[in-house]
Amino acid sequence: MSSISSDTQARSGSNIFALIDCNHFYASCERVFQPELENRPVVVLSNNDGCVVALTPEAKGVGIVRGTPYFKIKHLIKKHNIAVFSSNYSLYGDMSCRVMSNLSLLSPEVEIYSIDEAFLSLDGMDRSELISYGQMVRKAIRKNTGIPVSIGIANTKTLAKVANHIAKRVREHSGVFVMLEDSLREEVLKGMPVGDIWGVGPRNAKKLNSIGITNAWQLTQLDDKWIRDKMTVVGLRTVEELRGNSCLDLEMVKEPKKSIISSRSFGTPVESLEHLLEAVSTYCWIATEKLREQGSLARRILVYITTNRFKEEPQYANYKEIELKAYTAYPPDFITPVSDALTKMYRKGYKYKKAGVMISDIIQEESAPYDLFEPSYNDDKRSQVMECVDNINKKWGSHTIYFASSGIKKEWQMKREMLSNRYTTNWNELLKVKA
DNA sequence: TCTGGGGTCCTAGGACCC
DNA sequence: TCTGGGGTCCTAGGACCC
Repeated sequence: MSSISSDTQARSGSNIFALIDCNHFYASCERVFQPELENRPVVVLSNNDGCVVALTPEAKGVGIVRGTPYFKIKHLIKKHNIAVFSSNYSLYGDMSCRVMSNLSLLSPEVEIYSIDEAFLSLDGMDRSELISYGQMVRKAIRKNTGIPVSIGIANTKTLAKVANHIAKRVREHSGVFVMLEDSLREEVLKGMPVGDIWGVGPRNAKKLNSIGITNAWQLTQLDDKWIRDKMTVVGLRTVEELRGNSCLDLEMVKEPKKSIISSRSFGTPVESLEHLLEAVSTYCWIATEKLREQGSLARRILVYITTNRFKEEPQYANYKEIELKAYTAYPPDFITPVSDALTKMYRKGYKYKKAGVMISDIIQEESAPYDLFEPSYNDDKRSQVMECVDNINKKWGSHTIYFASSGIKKEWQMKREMLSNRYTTNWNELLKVKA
C-alpha cells in the first residue's frame, strides 16, 4: 500500500457526525447574564482590548469584521450603540464546561474540539430522526445553559463543518442542517468558496484560486497528485473528507499538551528589565501550573521578548531556548534560567510590547526517566510544595499564592477596561437579583 | 493612545552515524 | 576525473485551527 493511500485511508461503513457549534460564543456568554443585550449588537475584544474576536450578527450587519483592531471601529461602536466587552476567559471557560457536560448527557460519544465546538457520533441513528434529534439537542442546550448552538450533520467531520456553516446562515433550517445525500452535498459544495472549508487556509485558497478552483466542489474533482504536492497529506485528507470518505475519527480522549505557551502583550510599553523579569516570571508560573494540571513534567523552555512591530520606532526581538537539567514542573526550575537568559538578551532603550514563554519536551510524570545525578521532581519536596500551593489556589482563587518574583504591582499588566463580572466562578461577582 | 493568545501537524534540510 | 548511500534525529519554518 502506498503511503498516500495509507495516510488518507477512509473508514469503511457509513459514519454520521454532528458538529455542535456555539453561535458567536463569547458574545452569547455575555448575553446570558445581561439578557437586555438580546437584540443589540455585541462584540468581544481580544486580550489587551486589542481586536474583535467575537461578534453577533447584528454587529456584523453594521460592517464590523472579526479581527479588526478596536481603535478602528470606535466610531461604529458609538453610532450603533454596540455593547463592547473585554475577554473574560474565566466566564467563557466555565460556560463551555456547562455546554459540554450537557452534551455528554445527551450522547455517549462526544469529542470536545474547542472551547465552543464539539463533534458527536450519531452512527446507527435512523436518518429520519436526525433533524428532530438535532432540534432536541439545540433546545436542551439553550434551556440549560442559555447558549444558542447550530448543528451540522453529515458523513465526515469536514462535511459536518460544511453543514454547520449552512445551519448557521440559512434561517429556514432553524439551526440544524442535515447533509447526507450526494446530490445535496454537490449542490452545497458548489456554493461554498473553497477558502471557507475547514483545513483550507488563506494560503491554499490563494493557490487554488490561481488555478481556477474557487468552490469546494471543484476541489473534490482535482487530481490527487496535485493536491498531495501542493497541500501535503493534510490537504488530501480534507479533500477525501469532502468526497464523503471519512478520514478523521472522533477523538474522545483528551491528549496531554505537547507544548504550553504563556504570553501577553503589555498594557503599556515596558522599558525596564525589572518589569520584563516580573512578566516572564509570571508566565513561567502560569505555564507550569498548566503543566502540573495535566500531570506532566517538562525539560525545555523558550523565552522571548519583542517590541511593537506596528510602530515606526527602533525594533528589537530575541529569544532563547533552554534545556533544563531534568524533567520538572517546579516554577523556580524554569524561572531561574529564564531570568538569566532574559537578562543577557535584554537591550536598554527599546519599548517592549510583548514577552512570553513556551514550554516543550513534555512527558507524563509516570514516564519520567530516572536520573543518577539529579533528584527527581516526584521524589523530593518540590512536588509536595507545589501540590499544596495548587490546592490553595484552586480553593481560594488563582494567585492567592504566587512568587514574589512575579511582581506585586504588575504595572505591565494587560488592559481589560470593559470586563464583565465572573458571574459563575467568583463569589463576589455573582449576578445580583433586585428584590 | 490603541493591532490577541494558544495550539497542532507536516516538510525540508542539516547533522551525524555506519 | 572522481567524490556513497541510507537511516535517524533534530530543528526551523510554514500552514492550519479556534
